[in-house]
Amino acid sequence: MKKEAAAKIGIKDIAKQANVSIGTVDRVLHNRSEVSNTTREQVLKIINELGYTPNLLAKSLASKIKYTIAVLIPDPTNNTYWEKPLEGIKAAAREIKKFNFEIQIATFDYSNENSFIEKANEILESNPNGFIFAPVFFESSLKVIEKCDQMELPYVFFDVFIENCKNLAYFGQNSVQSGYLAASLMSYSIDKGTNHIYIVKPHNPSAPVYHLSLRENGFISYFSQGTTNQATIHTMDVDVSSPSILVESLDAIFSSDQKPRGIFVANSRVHLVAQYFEKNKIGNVVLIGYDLLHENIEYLEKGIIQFLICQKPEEQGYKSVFSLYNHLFLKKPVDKVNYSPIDIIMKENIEYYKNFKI
Amino acid sequence: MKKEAAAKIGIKDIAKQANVSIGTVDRVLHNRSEVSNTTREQVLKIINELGYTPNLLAKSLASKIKYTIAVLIPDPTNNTYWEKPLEGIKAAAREIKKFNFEIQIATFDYSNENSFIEKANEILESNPNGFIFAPVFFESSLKVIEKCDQMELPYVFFDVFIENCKNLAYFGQNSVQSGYLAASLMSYSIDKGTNHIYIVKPHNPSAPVYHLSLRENGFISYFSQGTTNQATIHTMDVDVSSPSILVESLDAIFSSDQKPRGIFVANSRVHLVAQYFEKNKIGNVVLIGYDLLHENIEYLEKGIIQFLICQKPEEQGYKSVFSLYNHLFLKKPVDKVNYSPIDIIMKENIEYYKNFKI
DNA sequence: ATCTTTGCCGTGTGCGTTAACGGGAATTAT
DNA sequence: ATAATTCCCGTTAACGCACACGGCAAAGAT
Repeated sequence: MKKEAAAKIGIKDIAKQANVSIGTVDRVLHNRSEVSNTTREQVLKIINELGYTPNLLAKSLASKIKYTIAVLIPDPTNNTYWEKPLEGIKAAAREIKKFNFEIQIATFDYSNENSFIEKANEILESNPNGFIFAPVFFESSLKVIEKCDQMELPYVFFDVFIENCKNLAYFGQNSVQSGYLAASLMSYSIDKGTNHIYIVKPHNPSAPVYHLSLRENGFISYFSQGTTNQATIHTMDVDVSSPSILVESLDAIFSSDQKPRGIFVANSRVHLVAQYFEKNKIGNVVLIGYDLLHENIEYLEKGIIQFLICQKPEEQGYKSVFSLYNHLFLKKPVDKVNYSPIDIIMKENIEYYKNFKI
Repeated sequence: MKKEAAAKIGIKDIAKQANVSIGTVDRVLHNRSEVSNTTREQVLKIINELGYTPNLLAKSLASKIKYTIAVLIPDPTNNTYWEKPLEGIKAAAREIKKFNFEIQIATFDYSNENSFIEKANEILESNPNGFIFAPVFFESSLKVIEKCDQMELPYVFFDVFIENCKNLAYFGQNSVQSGYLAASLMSYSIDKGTNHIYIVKPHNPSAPVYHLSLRENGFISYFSQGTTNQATIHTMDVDVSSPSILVESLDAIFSSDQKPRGIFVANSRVHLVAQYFEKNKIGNVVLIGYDLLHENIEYLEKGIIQFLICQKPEEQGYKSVFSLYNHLFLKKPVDKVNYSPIDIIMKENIEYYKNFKI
């Protein structure tokens, strides 16, 4: 392996060196047939010696092969959180469009496993070159994964990680650790005396709750391993399909003798609790939740929410697409597990996290 | 302005539409002369109607113009922080090399204004197409800026912002706000009683201290606007060119009757204070500082430093280069002021900030 | 009226690759 | 021995754009 030459060497340089035509060089580069073994090896040797790297511009200008990347994530209309990854995905799409990449986006209903299955099957039938999806339904996802493996279709897990798979990559956050971090923040924020802390897990019936449990586990594990705080942790599972249930549950604990000193909401619905706080003029209770929805931002700025745990979903979407670009086009190896940073957002630094810029 | 056509339209499509040759179209696209006004307008009209956008691949394949971007930042050997922006700058360089971009990196001595002046002049004489630099020396920078304006050379401020300039962009952090945020974290971490809090400003003689003061101001302003804490803030200017001075200063305050409850170090030298803590077995003092140097990471993981305020310098470097790419090559407008997020790093989330990945 | 200049414009080549096409030599079939 | 294959390999036309070159008309010069 030499250092790269002064003048960028191209396909015709190695053709000249090897005493063959550029057609032959092209054939060995794409290891097609119709080349004798001796000349093939000779050409390969020279390619190595000269350290040839293809000119990607000329490559995708001349090539007529198109790459299609399919994306399948939950419908943003039901949960605006999912708009964010889409932004990043679209931004990436704009950037690699020049290299003949096209992104096809599909969504499914988060509380309807069948919609996931149907959309996934549609996508697989369209024979894309890469597949990014959020495997929130475990069993159904396993079937999809199996098909992908059969088709040798590279797939990227988004947001949810399933172990022991041949996925090209995973982009998401370490949920357990994020709960653990939230607990640390909670511990900093409350005084050292005896406290009651509540974990709120808002969810819809028939929708997966995997994330919620992981975050809960992380939160609990922090306090269970002996901190300076003497806190009692309570867990509240709340069906948010009808709004009244949450209110009633909160009414109950606030009128009990185990009044909360802090509440950790394990997903982006923290604004519902904040709304309750505002309406009932509850102060002095530490409120920690997830994600930069505009509703949450509003309550963070008002001082009702103290901390938001975030994960730059736009960037995750962006990077997911680029992992497939790296794999398919640049033939570069990509990292299999990509945890995004666990961002801590407060009133004082929210300003610089608001807008997504790539 | 129509929507973009189904099949990507090119230069020859508009030539056909306008009943001219591609040569003529090319002339109006690069608004060269040798085109009559009537046909020029006609072609422009059709370009607009068809929503033509040039194929960037073919463009930079055919064009032989090279772009050179010059970078001038402090020498990383004296302060390893400056390795980070370089990483991002180099990553960006690799990506846009295909488009005939070359990055030339120069460094100067942070405590030697003359070295800055000399290097800057060298760069300006080499006539680059874009210039990224850290204007840490105010007066000298003004002169550089003036020359840039004369040469109509687009320049990007890095890390330090100078107002009322025609700079293309600025990438950095809001220093005042970061100090303000640090104060908020400090306030969360200490108890509500009467406390003594120290601001440590480590610096070398003859090196600029602008950042330090801004961060200090932000920190002080938080406590001065009536929080629940009754804290007394002390400021310590420390010359770190000889190591003993810091130790003596810390000895002094820890043996005084105004023992610190928290220390805010206004730059990345926080590890020096942490080292002192470790050696003297000081616990229960909240320590907040800046930047993800590996020394700081070590003490954060040990629990000696509680919070590090960070700004992803790699990303800043990366984006600085891309701002010039957008301006020079894509002719896209770029945002003039780009504050990076003020990241809060603790023991619990350091893991996911350690490695820079682009 | 002829020659030169100027203004405008079309043609052609090249950028580095891809991939279809075709052709010569060696091998096999008839 | 001739024809048909097969195996290799070279040639060439795109891909979309940049740019040098040359050419044709109208306007001006002699």
